[in-house]
Amino acid sequence: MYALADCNNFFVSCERVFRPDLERRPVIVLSGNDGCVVSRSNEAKALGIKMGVPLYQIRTIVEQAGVTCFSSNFALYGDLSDRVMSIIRQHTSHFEQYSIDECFFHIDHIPSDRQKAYCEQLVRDIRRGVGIPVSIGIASSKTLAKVASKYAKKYSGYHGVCEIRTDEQRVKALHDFEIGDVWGIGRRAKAKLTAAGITTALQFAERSDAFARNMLHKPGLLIWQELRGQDVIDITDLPMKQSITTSRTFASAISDRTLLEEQIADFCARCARQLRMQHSVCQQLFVYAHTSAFRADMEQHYLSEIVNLPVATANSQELITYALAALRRAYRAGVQYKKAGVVLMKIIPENAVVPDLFDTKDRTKDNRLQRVLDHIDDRHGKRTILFGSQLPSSDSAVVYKNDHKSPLYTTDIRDVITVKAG
DNA sequence: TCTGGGGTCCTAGGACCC
DNA sequence: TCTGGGGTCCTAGGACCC
Repeated sequence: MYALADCNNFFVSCERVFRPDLERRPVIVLSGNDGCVVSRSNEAKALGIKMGVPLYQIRTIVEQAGVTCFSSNFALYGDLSDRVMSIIRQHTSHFEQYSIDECFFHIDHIPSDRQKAYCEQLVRDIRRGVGIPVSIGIASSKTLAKVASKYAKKYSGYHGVCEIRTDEQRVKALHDFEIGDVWGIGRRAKAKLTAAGITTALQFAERSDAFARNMLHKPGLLIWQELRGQDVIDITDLPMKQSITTSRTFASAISDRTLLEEQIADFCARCARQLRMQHSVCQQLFVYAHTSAFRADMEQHYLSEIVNLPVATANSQELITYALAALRRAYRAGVQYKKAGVVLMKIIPENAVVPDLFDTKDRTKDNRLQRVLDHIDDRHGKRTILFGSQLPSSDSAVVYKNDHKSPLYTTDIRDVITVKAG
């Protein structure tokens, strides 16, 4: 049996840990630049605030109902996520983290008639120990465990844990489950299935395997099997990321080349740091920037450059040099760039680098310097030391908007001191 | 006026090989 | 006019997830 633990309204719950006065009140967390809604409390959902909606479209509701807004604070969410996950990890032999707020784990070492009570205790432990409310679903496949966790979340009578153990329970659960809410069924697949007369998970599960495959190809067949109780979806997370991205939308568009260069250099350094943390190097670098896709009145422009690196590297300085050269080749003066990003691709383990016989760089020396820089950041906090090219010029404070950001309660002592002083 | 960020997997089609 | 068969690898785009 699989158990799936899912944190309820995770980002909002993180904010509430340090703001207990916001329990039972409408709260939302916003995306970058305070643009869209990315997490909602139950009270905010009840007000009709939809996932992903831009803030400016719900201003009236927010003001009239007194909804509390937060800018996203990923340092806080990541830290609380680690705490939740480490508690669960202690209770299982097999553990797979699926996202910042979800994980699958095995509970086979517990007798089946005690598994539900065991998970209920786990829910209470996490609530008391970290302060985050969690729902757990138990079933024989990951997809059914996801279904069960949604019931656990929806009905308080389950005390946070719902199990799909018998076929009778499975049929009942799927009968009341909308097809579009099934894990892996997105907008397109839902529309296709609805057109074929399928609106519930049970209707889909009771069609033939050929039907599932014809409609939705291989992923559809896997979902079909999982809904019938077979464990066929493997999510064993790759030890190494295959691509690493840093991208941002700017609060207002940038056309100044220097300003754009600062951003690209900074994205590059962030990506490279992640690359080094997983002990890998990349062979390809992708840089892009484009105008706002929402501005139908403006001419669209999309700048993109791929750089194939002569020798695979994770060195920030080297990657920044290539990225900025690429940007300068593709940059067009006068264009209003609203979003930009850097992607590192063709990632391989750092011990698999093929050296270049005619290499002119002293890589041993470069890497030694890089390690010193990383060490300084490890010891004194992220972004203690930066490259000059990342250094923001005086007017770049306006590039991003984060008016409602909570303090870094758990990860930065300076922030906590600020809170106390405040 | 204001619209997020970071990933993975699958498939079809083209290039290329013998 | 008529022009094989079978395979792999790579890539772009689509779809989906949180």
